[in-house]
Amino acid sequence: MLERRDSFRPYSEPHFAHREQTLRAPNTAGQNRILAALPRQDFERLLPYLEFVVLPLGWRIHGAGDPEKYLYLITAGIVARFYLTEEGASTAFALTGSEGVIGLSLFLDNGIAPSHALVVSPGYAYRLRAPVLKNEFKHLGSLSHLLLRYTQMLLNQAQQSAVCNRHHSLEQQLCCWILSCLDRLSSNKLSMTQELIANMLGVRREGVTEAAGKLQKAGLVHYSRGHITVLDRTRLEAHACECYAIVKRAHTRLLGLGLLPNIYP
Amino acid sequence: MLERRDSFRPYSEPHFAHREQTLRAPNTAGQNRILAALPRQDFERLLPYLEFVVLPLGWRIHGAGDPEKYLYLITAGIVARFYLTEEGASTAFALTGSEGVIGLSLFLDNGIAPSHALVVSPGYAYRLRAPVLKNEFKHLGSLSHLLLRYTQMLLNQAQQSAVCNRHHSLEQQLCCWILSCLDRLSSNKLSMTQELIANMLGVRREGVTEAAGKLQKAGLVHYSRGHITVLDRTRLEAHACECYAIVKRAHTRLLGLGLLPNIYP
DNA sequence: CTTGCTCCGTTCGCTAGCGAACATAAAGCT
DNA sequence: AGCTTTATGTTCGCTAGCGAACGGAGCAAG
Repeated sequence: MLERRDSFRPYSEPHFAHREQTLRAPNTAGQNRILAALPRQDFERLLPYLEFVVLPLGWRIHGAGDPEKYLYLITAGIVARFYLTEEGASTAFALTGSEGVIGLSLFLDNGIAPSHALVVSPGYAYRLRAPVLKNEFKHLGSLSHLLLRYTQMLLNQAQQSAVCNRHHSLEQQLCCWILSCLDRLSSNKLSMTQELIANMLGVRREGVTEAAGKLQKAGLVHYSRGHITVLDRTRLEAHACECYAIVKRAHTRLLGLGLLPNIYP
Repeated sequence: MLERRDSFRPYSEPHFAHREQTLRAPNTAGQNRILAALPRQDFERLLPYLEFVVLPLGWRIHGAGDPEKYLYLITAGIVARFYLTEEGASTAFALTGSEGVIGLSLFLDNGIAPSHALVVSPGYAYRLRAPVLKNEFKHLGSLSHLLLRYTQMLLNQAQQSAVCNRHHSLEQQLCCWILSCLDRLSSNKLSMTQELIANMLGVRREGVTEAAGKLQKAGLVHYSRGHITVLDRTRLEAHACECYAIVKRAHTRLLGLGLLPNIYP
């Protein structure tokens, strides 16, 4: 239960360095490994746009769903990316230090953060305003933009998978799996043995048998030698964990009516 | 133990459609949602390069570490992305159907697949040769290329996190966490309460206390009110699961001597 | 030096899922 | 029809990690 704990000491506002610091310490931007890997001329071109920022312990750079306004190029400290379940249980799925950046959604997608980012060890960063960054990607064609957007989707799925594996029951995950497959099949049947599902979920086959048995007794599905028929989709969705709905929502956004609203300026 | 099970019915070779099929069914490429979302002129520009492929059940499109030669734009069926532990336990972390593609590493990174991709429900795809795809990204600057490469890294971390959460013990994960933080701190000490670590790992604080106690008794670390000192890094690495080494290896490749060998042709 | 707070240690009962072993039944082959 | 293979059902003991509750120790500020 993350909300109740205040061990994160959240700050509402970051601590910004004075302008003097910006001017005095421009070379330290090279402590970020990505900036350091740039050819000199690219680095110098970006230099005027880099804004020095302090990353205090416990600062939440962004929450899930927040709009991102900057690309943060970390020079020191550690930022954890994590996500929460409905119950408030949390799971980090990646760490970022001076080798990386925060703010990928600015060029992958519409600039809405897909996860939370928390400073777990204090440090510093140089940040770049969103428009400056987007300018770097302006020459991409429509296919490239769509592929980047899909990359964001995949990242969403992977992070959700990490959270789900940690906190949700086998039965919930089975519902999730069945529904996710169903969405891609335009049918209410899928051909898939329990053994295969067990391998994909990373659990024992017996566990799947048991969970599938429960679903069958409850009248949600019918199982027969590698053929699952979904009988009551609504109740199956109710049995699934929120992961299904979260990922699906992101998918419909990806491909929905509001297609490409932000990445084509 | 994935290797022993043959429920995947792996095929060594994909089934290719005859050229007639390629010519007869070009419109069905639009069943892929990404191709369908393209402006007409972009779609028509790509059409000559699209090659129709059958995705038979059980075909492993790529294994982890394989070079990718094509971007597969799925039009029907389901592909699961998964990864294995050293012991052979598997975990899928994402599904891809007609809304997506397989082969992101072609433009994100050096074209080496970071995970396994298995056809879990048969279908079809249109595929694009790697050079054609890379051509779409040729106008990107060096910063953009590095950011895409970092995106790949993040995806690696997220997928590893999903596997780790499923299969590895709390103690292993704690070692992993400590080592990952250490790498980003240039010191053998880190300031981090057990409560914070517990939240980030998605486990109980008591569990961290117990695991940390074991590590302390074994003389690997010293713990004191939010300050961890690593005493024997080598043995700590031996206690950690492989996830640490895998992610670290990918990182050093990202930033190592062989910097940008493939994405700058 | 004492009060309050934060952080760590420990305990006990409980449950989900594991591992292994075996039973059954449908599908397919000859 | 009979045999083999494959897929599902069932059982039993076991363990890691959960939930809740409490105890204690270091640190800081007055």
